[in-house]
Amino acid sequence: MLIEKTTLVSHSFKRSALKNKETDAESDFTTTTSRSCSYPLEETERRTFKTKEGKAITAHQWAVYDFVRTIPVGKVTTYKVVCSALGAGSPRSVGTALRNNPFAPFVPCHRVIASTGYIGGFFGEWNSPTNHAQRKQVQRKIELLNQEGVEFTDKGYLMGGKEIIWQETN
DNA sequence: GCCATGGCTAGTA
DNA sequence: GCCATGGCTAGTA
Repeated sequence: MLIEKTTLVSHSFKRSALKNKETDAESDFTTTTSRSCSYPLEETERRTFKTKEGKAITAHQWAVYDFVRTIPVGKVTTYKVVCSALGAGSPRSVGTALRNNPFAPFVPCHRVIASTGYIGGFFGEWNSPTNHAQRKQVQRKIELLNQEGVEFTDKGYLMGGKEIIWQETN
């Protein structure tokens, strides 16, 4: 079989969050979470893969997803670590790949933060560290990480030591 | 091809 | 400054 079949475990989202009017991205995310997801591993499958918007995924994006998949629960990594580990791309190209991640949360893009320890962005939203106005998606990213035991300050910075930053390739 | 656009970062101040 | 994408031409066939 060319495809790794994976049934995603439903996260226990807070009812209050689900009750609120959901943005498109949010409802997509929720739907994806409760469904099973096929993550193609074979080159041929990957070349023909189309997102539900009909878009293809580039080789670089697949490489980013493969790496991000290996980040364990309870850890995070940074955009910089990802591109260094790949030996290609830039922190920005990693961010671009992740904002379009069609495999969330199987590919746990919420576990990638800025190298300063700042929470960074989520599905196209970005909180400025200098003016930390909470955006809804980013709030959600923090909630997801909290559920995994990773905590952030009220200014949006990672709490705890460097050991929380995942560096390995598996 | 060209050019603008980012979920960034290193290096100043 | 970085560099992969994506939208758009221009130029070929």
